Amino acid sequence: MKRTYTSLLSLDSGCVKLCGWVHRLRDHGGVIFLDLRDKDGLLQCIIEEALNPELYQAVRSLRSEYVICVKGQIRKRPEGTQNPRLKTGDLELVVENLEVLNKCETLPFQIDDSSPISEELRLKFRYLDLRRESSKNALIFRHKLSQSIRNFLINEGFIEIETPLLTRSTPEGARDFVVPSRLNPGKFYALAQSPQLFKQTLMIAGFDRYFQFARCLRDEDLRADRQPEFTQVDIEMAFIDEEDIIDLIERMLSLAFSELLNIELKRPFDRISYEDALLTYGSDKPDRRYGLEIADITSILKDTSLQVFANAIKDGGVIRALNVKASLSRSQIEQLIEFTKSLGSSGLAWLKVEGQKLTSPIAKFITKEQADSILRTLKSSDGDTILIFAGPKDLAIKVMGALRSHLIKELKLKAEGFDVLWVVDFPLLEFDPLQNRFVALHHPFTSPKESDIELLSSNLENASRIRARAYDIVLNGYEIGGGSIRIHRRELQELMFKALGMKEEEYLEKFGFLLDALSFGAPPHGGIALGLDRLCAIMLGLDSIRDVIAFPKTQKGICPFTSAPGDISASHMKELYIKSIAPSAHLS
RNA sequence: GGAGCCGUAGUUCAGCUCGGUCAGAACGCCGGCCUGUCAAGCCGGAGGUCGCGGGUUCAAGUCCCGUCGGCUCCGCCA
Repeated sequence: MKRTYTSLLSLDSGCVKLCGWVHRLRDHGGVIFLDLRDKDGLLQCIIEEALNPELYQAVRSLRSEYVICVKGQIRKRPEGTQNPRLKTGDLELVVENLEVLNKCETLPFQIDDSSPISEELRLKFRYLDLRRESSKNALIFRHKLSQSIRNFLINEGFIEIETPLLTRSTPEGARDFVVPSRLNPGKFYALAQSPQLFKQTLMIAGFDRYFQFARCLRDEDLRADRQPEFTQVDIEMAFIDEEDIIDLIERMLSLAFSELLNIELKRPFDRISYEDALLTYGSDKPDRRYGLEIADITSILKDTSLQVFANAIKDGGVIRALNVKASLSRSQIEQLIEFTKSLGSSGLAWLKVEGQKLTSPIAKFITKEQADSILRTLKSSDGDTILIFAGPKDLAIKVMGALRSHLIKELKLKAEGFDVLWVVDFPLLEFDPLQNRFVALHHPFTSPKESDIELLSSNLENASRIRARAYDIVLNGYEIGGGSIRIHRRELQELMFKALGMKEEEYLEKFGFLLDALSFGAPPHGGIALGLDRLCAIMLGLDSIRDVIAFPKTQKGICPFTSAPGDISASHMKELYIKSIAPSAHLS
């Protein structure tokens, strides 16, 4: 007899065979209820002593998570004993035959969602953890999300192509994981940080529309939303511009939200410039659901009599304000001021709105007109507390942004739903004082806006004003994707490398293959990469991408299941022409 | 590299602030009873090097120092 699944049963299933795990046993003496769990769900099986004493004894000796195969008749449960919480709650299986396929040791934790289990233990026994509804469902959701995206892209005419994981290390970007080459002593591969150059090459090869669910590897410190290996939905198109990519992704995500969550995202998605994002939210990946917008009130206070503000303006700085939309106590305000001081601020001014009046140590320095203007700009009402920073612009962004996130946490503000937006108009380059040179904000293959190219070719005096043809997509305060229109002409790419401080010799050595490819009829092209792990976690309302990865690593990069990374033998190392200089290196 | 929180039966936690009935609860596990439960119920039992090391003290789960591990964050990283 062919086995079936709990999800396929009905009143007229008749005699069936089911395989699975003993989820729970309820022994009433004379009758035992056994909940059988398979990949789809639970089914109550019943065994009566009076009907089959031998079978009854066999079932009595079963334990949690034994692997069994049962045969018997499906029947309707007696009136009043149905369980509406089970999909099979109207049915039960009268067991006629039991086969024990495997036993199970006493479990390190129970296979249910009734009590929390430490993540450390869950990951060590991941195969048990994944038997639990919530853990299993996260992976099933991820599968459905991947399928939705894959189907959409295939329908749009995209070709799925795999690219190498073993590639070469390139400057810029994250730290590489490195693999010694046995066949090339002393040489190393780098594991791909992303398929960036390969997908551009595919455009040059004429593939027009490419996608891939690409594994990416980066040797950087971990976070709740960062693992050393993760998955990108990698997309590239030729003969397109920003609007094509943006439209494609908006349709793709709308479909996924609709199919999986039954939520209709409002299209087109909002767009905000990088500069506005930094001003209004102090972040290039804002979560707008909390409000708490930052406002620039420099111009309102340009004639202020308050020395601190006047000095800030005189030194070319700004004055920015945040309406907390709550009445904070003096000690709360003091704590916030201390917090901002730890970020390099010299302090904060504050105003409280009480009965259409401002109460504050600085209130007497603010004219009626200034006060009205500030209250209007910050949409303030009675009981609000307004925090004000005056100082250099960069510090203002940092302090107000950190203050905003801090307040969201401290005031335990709750946000629901999904806030999706594009961040656009990124600068192409950013000056790095440590290296004393410009670095690419996105990556070195991002095209500058046509009108700004001349700023790149001149003496780089105004290089930080060059805007990039780049776009990020942000969901609930997480960057879930980013992309750009690429440089497709060799001359421009060389110009870019030079702007990044590379000598011709150097970029030819490291990127000669790309420059050559660009010189053989490279079409204009661009693309995007979406972080599948993040997208999936946010859609499920989970705090960590570890919950949507089957076998994630801990914060120290250790796999609790296999204990990787581990030692390798001396002979193994010799074969690879490498030596360890780690103090704890342990040769076996 | 830095900051914070956490580590006590198999599990989830209480006990730590004020050192001395502080080895405790619930669930799980083992045994028994029980014919309609479904997180079954009732009775009984086993189970802990309080992460590890050092110090203070007559006495440390509790105080101090160090260390290891997990998590969150900064730096780092699309």
